[in-house]
Amino acid sequence: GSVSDMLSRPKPWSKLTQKGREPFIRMQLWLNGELGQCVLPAQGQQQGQVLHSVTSLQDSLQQGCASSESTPKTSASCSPAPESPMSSSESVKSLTELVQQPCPAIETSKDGKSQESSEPPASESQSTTPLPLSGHSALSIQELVAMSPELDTYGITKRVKEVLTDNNLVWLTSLKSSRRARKCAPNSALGQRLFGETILGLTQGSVSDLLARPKPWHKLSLKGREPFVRMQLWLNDPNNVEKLMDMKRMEKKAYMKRRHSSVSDSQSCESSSTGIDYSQGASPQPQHQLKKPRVVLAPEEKEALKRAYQQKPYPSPKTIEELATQLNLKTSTVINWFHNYRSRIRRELFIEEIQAGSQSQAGSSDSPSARSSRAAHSSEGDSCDGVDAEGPAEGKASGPEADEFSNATTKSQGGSAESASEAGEEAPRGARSAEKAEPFQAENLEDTDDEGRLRAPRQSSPPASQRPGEALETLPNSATEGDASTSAASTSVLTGESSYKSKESSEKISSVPSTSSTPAAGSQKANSLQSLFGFSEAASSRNTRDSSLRKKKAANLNNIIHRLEKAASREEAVEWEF
DNA sequence: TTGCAGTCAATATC
DNA sequence: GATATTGACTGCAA
Repeated sequence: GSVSDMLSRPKPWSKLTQKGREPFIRMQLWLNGELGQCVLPAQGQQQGQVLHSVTSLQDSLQQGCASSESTPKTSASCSPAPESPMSSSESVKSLTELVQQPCPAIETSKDGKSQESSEPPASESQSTTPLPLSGHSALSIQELVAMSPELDTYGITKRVKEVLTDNNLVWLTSLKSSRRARKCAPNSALGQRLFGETILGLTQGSVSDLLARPKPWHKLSLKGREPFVRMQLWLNDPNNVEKLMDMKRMEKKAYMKRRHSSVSDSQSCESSSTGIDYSQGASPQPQHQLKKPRVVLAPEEKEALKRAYQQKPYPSPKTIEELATQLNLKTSTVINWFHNYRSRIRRELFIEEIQAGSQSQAGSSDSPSARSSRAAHSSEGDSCDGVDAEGPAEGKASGPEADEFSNATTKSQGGSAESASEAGEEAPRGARSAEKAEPFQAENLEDTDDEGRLRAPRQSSPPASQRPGEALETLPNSATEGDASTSAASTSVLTGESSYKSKESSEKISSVPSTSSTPAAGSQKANSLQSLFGFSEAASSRNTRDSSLRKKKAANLNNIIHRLEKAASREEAVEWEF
């Protein structure tokens, strides 16, 4: 509805709000990106407005860049704004450069409002200052994000981690196993907290999550892209590490000062100007009492919830009630748990896809993010059946729902390799890791064909003591679910396709750019061969995460089924026959 | 109302 | 002490 309205009755740029301008910038970028390096569109009124909007922003960007003190003027994007309107391709080029070249930092407060700041926070008192800045015209991060070209989120996080580790700034997961590495970076660790608070305006936990599980660009909302744009800008900053070090020094200094003052002036210390009070604790405050204690679910509770999730990823309120009662939890806790679990499973799957993609694409210049993005692009236009003008037949789609729908649809149609990969991956590895018997098991999935089949080779031995799933057994299980899942999951499982064959083939297929035909057929073939003959090696190397991956995939299948059911209830039945 | 994305912040783990 | 995990929350959209 909004699109129709926008296309038929576009407002002039000047009358658009910040938010209202975003779609036009996106359209312009899309036009430029999708239709190739087209020249300036015909001077139609609407296009002219759009172009004008882009060039206006471009101008402001360049002016801001040109006035930046801290940025070397080496980038073409930092040249003065052109007198004449740029071509659209130039616009995009400059936008790309803006993010990829050293650029002025952006100040944004935590609530998202852009701020003007003339200097990096000189005050040592604030530990949560969002971003260091140099003086330049105000440009909101939202604008920059909206105009940003596609970024390789996985690559960005990888590079951030590299930069931090190279400079002993942070001790990362990859180094966890090495105690020596840990010792190598004593006291110098700035870490995720400082990086997050200083550069991204996020807390440590969020940074950890982002770095460990970056979503592909095309699956991020505008807000979700912000941290990646910030990271990219930070990476482009030649003084990034120094600035962070400075921040750390200042923080340390401030901490020492606070500590000193609290020691010498222990009674009167109210921490009025120091922000976080590290010496707190002796003075009980009413706020502390108001704080709700954090709920920590017991392992058996989690397992019960997982089992319930396996059966119904979207439980009804009644089911939630039952679960909550049975587990002696609050209803909201159960609801939250399901929300979080669904969300995190999706993210895990993104990562799996990306990593599988980068493994199978080793040596390729194509970034995982770019690949998945292409996949999305090709399928976003109702091409989930594999009919794509660009060539690659893909089962992927943009967004979790689209992804799942797409997969399920293609499965139901006996379609792409991606669909086979989803289910096909389960069988052989499920058998391999049967001894690891996950708590959620087929015992409660007997009425769920896909799960039952997927886990058929496994020996389920869940604790018999507590079986909250039993309550769920009485829940109405839709026939559609079973039918759909049978069709969906069994396709590749029953044909006995190698998981890696299907998975990697699908990756390969989805990742082959239509223009670079050279390695396509060959690498596909090689991939298939590799998956056929190199399976055991690959399997053993990935054995450790089989269990969780299997769980996630299976859960995802249920997720798909649920969505299909919902969709089926809205659409004509014939559309959803399997 | 429901589901999701993004995030915080408490807690667990290393 | 740094990082990872995770329950809870907010805001948005359908």
